[in-house]
Amino acid sequence: MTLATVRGMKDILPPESERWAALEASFRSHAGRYGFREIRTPLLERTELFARAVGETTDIVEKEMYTFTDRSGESLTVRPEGTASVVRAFLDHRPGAGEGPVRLFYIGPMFRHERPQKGRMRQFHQMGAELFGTDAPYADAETIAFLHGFLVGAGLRGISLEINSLGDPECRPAYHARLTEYLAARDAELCDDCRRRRERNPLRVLDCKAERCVRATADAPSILDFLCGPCRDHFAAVEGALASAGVPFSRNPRMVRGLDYYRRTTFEFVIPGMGAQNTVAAGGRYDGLAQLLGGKERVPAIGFAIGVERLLMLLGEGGAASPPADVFLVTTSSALLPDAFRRKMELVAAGVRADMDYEGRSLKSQFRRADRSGAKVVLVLGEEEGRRGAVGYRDMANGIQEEIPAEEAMRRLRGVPKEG
RNA sequence: GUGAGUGUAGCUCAGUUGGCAGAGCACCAGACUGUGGCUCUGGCUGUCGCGGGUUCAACCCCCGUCACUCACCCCA
Repeated sequence: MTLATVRGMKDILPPESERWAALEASFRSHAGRYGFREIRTPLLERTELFARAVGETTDIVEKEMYTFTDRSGESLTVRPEGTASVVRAFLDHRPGAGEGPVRLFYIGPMFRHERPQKGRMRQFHQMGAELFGTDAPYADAETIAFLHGFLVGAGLRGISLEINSLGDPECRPAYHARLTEYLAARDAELCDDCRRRRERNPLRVLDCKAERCVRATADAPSILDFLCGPCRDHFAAVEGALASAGVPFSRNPRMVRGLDYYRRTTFEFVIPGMGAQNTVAAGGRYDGLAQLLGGKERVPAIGFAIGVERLLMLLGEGGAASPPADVFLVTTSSALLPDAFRRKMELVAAGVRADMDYEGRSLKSQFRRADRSGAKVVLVLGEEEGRRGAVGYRDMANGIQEEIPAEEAMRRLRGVPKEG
């Protein structure tokens, strides 16, 4: 192979590209029902945006970003996630200012320099949504219900929704301190990785799959016991609203998210038994992010992102075969190719999916191609018929071929139901 | 970043103790006249990932390298 895609990047070919398009169309439709409108932000942002939003000490920022210095000496980064850009754009433009909550969704590629494996690419794609301007628990529930409805509608089965609250700056420090203390006392029982991350990110220890860590942290303090009054009320209200929205969920007080900006509600849709990449979609509330990025006032917000590759992987193959042609034109001699070409152009212009062979192959070969194209009708342009101003009109399903005036055939074909 | 596995025709893959690179599918052409599917006959296609080494001889053994896949880490 002389040239290939860059590592971790993939071409998306038909018919797979058609499955992508169908999924995106479905997402747009669901989003529209909930009042979310599309936003398209640049793939490139100042490095500082992601460093501040995602968190300086996260793996994403520390070692996974595609960062480079452009010709003017500025450090730019190809986006590793969507929320930071959307928040930045929201603060820049204030769409819908003064009109209540703002709902935005996006679809597009993200880039992280990781080792590729199943369900994880360097260029991967997310469909996400962000709801700005309210910290009402109903906003959390609505956002999650939207996501749930979309996933179920897409045909995903066996998903489970896990939710948690990470508290806020009022109550999280106390829990953090308590957990750190708890883990310090059990240092010897933890795996090597966890001993390392105990100091830096103690929450992550709770998420460790190593058996010894699961055992060691079995009775670890739960964040939910440390929530302050407002956070506790919020979480309870979210649970209530989810229940009334008919969205099943379970609490997972050990759930950890990979980005620093989350607070209060976090959630994940997971598929049991999918291995390490079992999270299909995830999100949470990020009430402090706008201010962290320099916004003047507090903008409460909640959002999620769906991993498109993972979702498609879970949905499996099938569906979306390439659409068959409506009609295939054949000629008995290459002298008739100009006539056939003219008619094909005329049919396509009229919205008919018409195809033909340009290579002057044998009639038999043209029919073989017609058959493979899936065409329902073959139009035979023959010398004999031509002398009578007629064409052969063959129904490929039953093999019945009749000779009819050329214009009559064209009229019939134009009557074929159009797409869209 | 760490570890393991795999790279052979357009695709899926065989290839024995080292001895002239194969199959199926696909594709092309035929099987009395100008007609598809089924069947039959014939035909085309290779940098055996790349670079070294061992050998009379390497797809096969050795070293290196790249790519892909899977797992770890982390994440959607």
